Amino acid sequence: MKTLRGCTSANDTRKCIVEVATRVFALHGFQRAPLSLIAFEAGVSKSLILWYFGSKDSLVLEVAKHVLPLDIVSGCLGQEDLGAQGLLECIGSRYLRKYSSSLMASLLLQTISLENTYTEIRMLLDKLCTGYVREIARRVFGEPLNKEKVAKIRIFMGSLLCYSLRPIESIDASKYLESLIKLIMH
Amino acid sequence: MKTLRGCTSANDTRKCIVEVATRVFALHGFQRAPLSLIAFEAGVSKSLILWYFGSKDSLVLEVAKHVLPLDIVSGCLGQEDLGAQGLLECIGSRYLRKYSSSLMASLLLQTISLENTYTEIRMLLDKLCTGYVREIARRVFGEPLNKEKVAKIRIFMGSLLCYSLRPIESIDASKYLESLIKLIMH
Amino acid sequence: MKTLRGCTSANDTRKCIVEVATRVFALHGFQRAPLSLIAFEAGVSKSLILWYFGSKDSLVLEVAKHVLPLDIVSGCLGQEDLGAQGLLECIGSRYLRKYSSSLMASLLLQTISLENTYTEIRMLLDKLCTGYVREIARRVFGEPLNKEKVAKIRIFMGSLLCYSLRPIESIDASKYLESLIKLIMH
Amino acid sequence: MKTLRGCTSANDTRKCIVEVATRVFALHGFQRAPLSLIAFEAGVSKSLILWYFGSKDSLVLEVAKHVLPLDIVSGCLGQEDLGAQGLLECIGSRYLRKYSSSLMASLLLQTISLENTYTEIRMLLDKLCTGYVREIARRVFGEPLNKEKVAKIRIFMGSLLCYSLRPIESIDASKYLESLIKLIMH
DNA sequence: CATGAATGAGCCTTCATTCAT
DNA sequence: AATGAATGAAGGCTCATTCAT
Repeated sequence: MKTLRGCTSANDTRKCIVEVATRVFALHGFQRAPLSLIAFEAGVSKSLILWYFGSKDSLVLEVAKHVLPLDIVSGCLGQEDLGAQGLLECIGSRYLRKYSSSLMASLLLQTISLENTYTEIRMLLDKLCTGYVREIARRVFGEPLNKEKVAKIRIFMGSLLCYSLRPIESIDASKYLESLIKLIMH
Repeated sequence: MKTLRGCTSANDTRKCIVEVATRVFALHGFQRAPLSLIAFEAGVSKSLILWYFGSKDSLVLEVAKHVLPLDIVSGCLGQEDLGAQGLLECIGSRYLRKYSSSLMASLLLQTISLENTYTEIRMLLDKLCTGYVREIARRVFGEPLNKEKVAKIRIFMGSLLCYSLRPIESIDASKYLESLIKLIMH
Repeated sequence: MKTLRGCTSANDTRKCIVEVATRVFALHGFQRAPLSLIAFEAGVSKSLILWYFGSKDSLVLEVAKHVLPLDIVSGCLGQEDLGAQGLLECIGSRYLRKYSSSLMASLLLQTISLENTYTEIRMLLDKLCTGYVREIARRVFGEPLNKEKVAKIRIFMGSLLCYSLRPIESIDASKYLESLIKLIMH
Repeated sequence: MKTLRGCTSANDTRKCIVEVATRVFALHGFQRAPLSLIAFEAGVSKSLILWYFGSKDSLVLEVAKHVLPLDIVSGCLGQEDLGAQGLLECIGSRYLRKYSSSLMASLLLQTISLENTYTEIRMLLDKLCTGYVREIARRVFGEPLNKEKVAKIRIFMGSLLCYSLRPIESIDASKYLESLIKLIMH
């Protein structure tokens, strides 16, 4: 195998391409980033990327799926020993860490924009904004679920998104999260 | 002047183009929407669009600037007789109305994504997220300004964004806004 | 009439356009120079240029015709009191003066290139290189005309062209002309 | 590889494209000749041309460089056994042969016109008109170099150019060259 | 005379994709 | 698994030209 540039996982070409593509997509946008640039950055040929992924769309989709915070949310929900506040802390801290670089934040935004283009993205977002949000609400505020409880979790998620997109210089992530949770939990 | 299709302001070609472009960009994305499609939808020639705007980029920029909620925020800030809660209600209700259609919401998202491409968009977002947010915080919570107050307004804005992107079926906009303001004002 | 910029003959729009066009064509080339640029430089509208000349091609032709040295040659030939050397001096000095600016020299080159595009240019060049050259040869070397005499005049003309295109820094035009005439007249 | 039409070097796509482009440029002019025409004439796709050359400008430049007579001059200067007259005969005969077709002559003219557009062309012309001309002058007339010697070589080159552009029907190239050299060497 | 609005043809270029090796 | 060669579709943009006023 050729030496691949700028890859952490240097021994798996496929993973390496995804890794490089993520970076390039973040910098240039899914549409604007040509396969040739990704190929160049990864030190492979365009053809190889297509050999692995079949089409640019598939690559975009693969990257996009990794970008969404579904893994974080499902991961924290899986920790059944977490209390109400613990769950929010778990999600919040991992969320803010994942999108702490402006590259990842930009990519998140772009991925959400893709929901009109890729059905799969829309379904994932549905799962996140409806299914998971309701599950979090249940875990945090207890049964029975009502509108206000759901709204609060949405506010929680929205505030995380908004901070990731434009971190407030004078307030670091953990302080912000602390204020946010206090507000939500009242 | 030719009969222009699908235009409210049928007697001003330039405005009509912006109007149609806004719709087309929302549906297909800034990048994916070709000028030819906008031209077709507006019933004019591609050349005419370029004659008015010089380049596709300029048209994108013009549309993008109209999409951001700066007009709303500055408009409400201008109403000096509004109290703390009144100000938030003003901004919130207009915001949720502006982006009540999924088209406008999608466009807002895409516009934010453009901040790495167009300096002017970045500056407007800076103005919104720094300047205006601080001014709102001052008006709502009074001097002296501190981090927590700013954070709360950011939470307010982020929650509006998040709801616009994915309205909660069971909760209508006004109820959501009410809950949100209660939370913020505590 | 609008104030026309950069025109010597400010009171004749048509002449002014030709004047400005000559300059713009010299700088950018006949093909590359758009009518809009000429219009801008002349301070008139594109439409007006077309109103006067009918088409860009006609304007190009009009400028091109003025650029060729036919006027010089026929002018000097018209001075019947000139001797052999006097005739060459007349032609040579006016020629080198006309194309002393690199703009005019560049334009001359481009005009010659046009002979495959515009029949009229080809005919003018034919007239210059065949008719006039033979007439000069007759006046300079006397009857009967032979190949060598014609060749010498062609050498004379070619040398003038070549110097105009790339003046020799260390040799000024009059010195060059002097050497040239000495060579030709033997 | 596809069968390439109208190519001498049929087994080298890149060379074939240059060859066809040279012909097409000569007929239509660098500007007027669209890539699509060259592609059609060469029996390849436009895209392939761009794949090889990157841009039309690069192709133009590549063709233009081959058109200038630098190869001839440097080739003859390299033959150190040539005497004064032999050197001029070498350059003159090759020169007149290279541009014996009106296509090549036209292309030469156009290439010179490009010196305002492409720096590289200007540099090559500088090398030809200054460096090489002085070297020829030294070889032909011996040290020390003076203005008159340089001027004579310039006259020599200019006369070659002028004859190439418009061969004299009644005088064939070798006769013309003979007269020219006699004149120069006096 | 003079202009702005509007158009259409054409061109360079980008880019995803295919194919042979 | 990997690549270079080759293609075609599509898009943005330039620019001469036309038309109504």
